[in-house]
Parts: sequence; C-alpha cells; structure tokens
Amino acid sequence: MSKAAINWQVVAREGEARAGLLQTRRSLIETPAFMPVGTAGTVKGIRFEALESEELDARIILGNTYHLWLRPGVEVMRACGGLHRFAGWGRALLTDSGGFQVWSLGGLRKLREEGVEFRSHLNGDLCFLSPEVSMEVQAALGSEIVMVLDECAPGEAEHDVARRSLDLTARWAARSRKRFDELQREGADAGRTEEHHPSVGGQQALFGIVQGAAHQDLRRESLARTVEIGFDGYAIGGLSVGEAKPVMYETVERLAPAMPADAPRYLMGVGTPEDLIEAVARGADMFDCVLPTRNGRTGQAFTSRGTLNIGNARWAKDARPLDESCPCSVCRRHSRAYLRHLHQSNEMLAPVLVTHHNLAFFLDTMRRVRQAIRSGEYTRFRRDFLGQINSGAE
RNA sequence: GCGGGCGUGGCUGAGCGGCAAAAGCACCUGACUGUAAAUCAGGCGUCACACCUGACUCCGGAGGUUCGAGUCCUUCCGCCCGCA
Repeated sequence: MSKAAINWQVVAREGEARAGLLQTRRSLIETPAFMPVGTAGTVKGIRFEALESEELDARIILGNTYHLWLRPGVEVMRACGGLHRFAGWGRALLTDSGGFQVWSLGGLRKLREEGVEFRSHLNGDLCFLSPEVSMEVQAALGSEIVMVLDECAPGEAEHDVARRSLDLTARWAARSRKRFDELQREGADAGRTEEHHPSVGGQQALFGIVQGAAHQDLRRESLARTVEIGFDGYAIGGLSVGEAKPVMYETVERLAPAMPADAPRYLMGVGTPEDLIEAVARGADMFDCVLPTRNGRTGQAFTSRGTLNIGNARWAKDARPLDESCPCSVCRRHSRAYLRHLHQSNEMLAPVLVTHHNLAFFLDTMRRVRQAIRSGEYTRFRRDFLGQINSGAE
C-alpha cells in the first residue's frame, strides 16, 4: 500500500480558514465542502442527476451504516456491488459509522464495551453493532471515506460522562482501525474501482472522531489519542447535539487549529449556514447536515436573508422567489406564492423544490466560501454574509 | 296533508341535565444541526391580559320546566325519509 487512500492539500489560507483539494478515488472535492446527507441510500427529495448537475455539483454525499445495515442489509449490498452501484451514485461517498444512532436512538440500545446492542427501530429485532461490524458493513458499502464507530455523548455531558465516552471512543477507534486494515488487505471493499485517480491508492479512507463534549481538556486528550492511532482525516463529533451555540464555536475554535494541518477536518452534523461560515473561519474543512433536506421537507427555506417558512400565510400572494439573490433553478422559475400553494396542497413537489433550493443555497454558499478564501477576502465575505442573513427574508 | 328523523363552532361530526362543548379536516404559528422526521408541537367563539387568568357570547328562532338546558317540554322555521 504505497499510495494513500486520499490526497489532501491546502491551496489557500486566510487566518484559520483553509481552501483545499481532497482527491478521493472517485471524485475531487474542493473544500470547505458541504456533504448532503443521504442516510438510506438517497438524499431525500432530490435525484442524483440534480446533485451532479452544474447547478448543485455535490462531489460527495453521506450514507449511513446503521440504516443500510438494517435495510437492505449487507447481503443485498454485496450482491449489488456496493452502495455506489446499488444506488447509482458514481461520485464519492462518506459513510457514517452508526455512532450517531448510538446517541439518537438512545432509548433503543444498550452500550457495552464490546459494542452497542440495538433494538431495530424497524421491527424490534435485536442487533449488535461493534466497531468490527461497522467496519465490515462499511466495507460492503464501499464508501470512499469510512468513519470509525464512536460514542457521541450529549452536548451538555458532565466531565465524567464525557470522559467515559471519550475512553470508549478511543478504544473503539483502535479496534475500528485494526479491523478496517484487515478488511482492506482482504479486499472486502466493495467500492474498489480501477478507474481511480492516479494520485491515490484506490482503497477506502478511514477517519477518526474526536469526542469530549464541551470539556476542552477532554477534547485535547481525545484528539491526541485519535492522532496517535493515525487516520486519513479527523472529525469533530459530538457537537450540535444539544449544547449552546457558543460552546460549539469555542470547541471548534480551540480544537481545529490543534488538529493535524495536513489532513482534512470534518465537523460532523453541522450546521446552519451561519455555523458553516463560523466553523470555516475556525479551521473546519468538511461538513454534513440534514438541515437543507429535512427542513426542505417541512417547508423551511434557507436564504441569503435568513430562513422563511413557505407555509406562512404572508407569502400567499408573494410573486418573489424564495431568495431574490439566488440563481438556482427553483428561484429562477417559481414564486413563493406557488411554492406555498404546493406546500398547502400537500403536493410532493413542494418538498422537492424547497429541498432543491436549500441544497443549491448550501452548496453555492460553500462555493463562495472557497472563492473568498482563495482570493483572501474571507473576512469581508464572512462579515457581509452574516450581516445579510440576519436582515430578514421579508 | 299524515307519520318519522334531523338542525352543534369554517366543514364533517360526538354529545342525551353541570360545556366554551370530543374527534377529524381546514386554517394559523413554531420547532427541526453525523435523518426512527413528506415529521413533531402548540393555537383555533369574542374581548382583555406579560402571566395563573378574567369577562362576555354560544349549540336553527321564540317561549317554558329546572338551582342549572346543546341536552327535557311547547311552538315556529328549515332540511331529509316514508305514506298518501
């Protein structure tokens, strides 16, 4: 294994903000990057054609180990040649390990040293997810970037709780690393392709995850232990899980600059457009969040002037687009009045169109972020962006 | 014409002596951050109030019985179903 799984380089910096290029075996990802979430093998409410279009141009999306493991399952995944071929997505994939479900499905699981005993949310079946199983499932999925199985403590977790969580995460990280390496050697990676970029080795990449809740000493320790094991990239987990916003910003601010400078930094599960701007300024490179897709389905649009709920009566006769300064195909064609009508009528096109706009807005924002960093104007861009987004969508 | 049934908040529709009145729909508002989410929560007679809340009006109309009536009685109006 001479070449690394991914090739990462910084092309511009401004303060802590970095613009970079992340070459994976399937696509070149310009960072800072936003990754739409495609939990169950689909980015809900939008077709891959749209994600691949010049308009959106998402280079990488997420998939979820826990959900795809339960359904359709590893056998189907292997029989169909991995998640790319199964779903028909040819660009890069990052798969979350199921660690987040350890947290979000808290009521349905029992945590042990060995792993997590889940009660399937689908049918109540008893399932057991361990670092080894997570790596095996992710090998079957064949994603470009594999995440270690971690334990995500609540955002406001006390020191001792966060400490135990961090310890467990560190032990699971070592086990994930070990099993991952074995699986790569065994050729279990279903996403292998011979057409990969020559600068990378063609295998899967593995990212470690830093935990520690809001306790900076624990974050530092978690980082040190994660880096010691060694990964292709490093994620900040355990944020945007109930803690106050300043806590999140401060944690990123203190942690990101201490992370390896030659590897991508992935802030998991974040966030709002403001969060992305703030986290980039503090040194984060990669993001994923359900907000543009989930909120798109519930009628909330993200715009350059803040959010607006398309169901509100005040838009009933409003001929303006969701965002007057948005160049997306939804904003070029449809009025708020029409979108509200679709929403009120429960037409399936309503969530589809709002999701499309939201993703376009997020992805376009990241494009502008990259451009600003490259041209040394990020400070100004950030100030203008935040000023405008707080000005109101009226 | 005779007999029977029914009239409840924007709509459908519970209620059969203690009610501002079930439920659903519609409507209004809010939430949503590594997706158990095309979901969930709250509001929805009027007025006042930041708040516990208070006042008023109310179940087709008018009378009556009762401490108390959407609920019982009389009558009128309207709609529906039978029989002529």
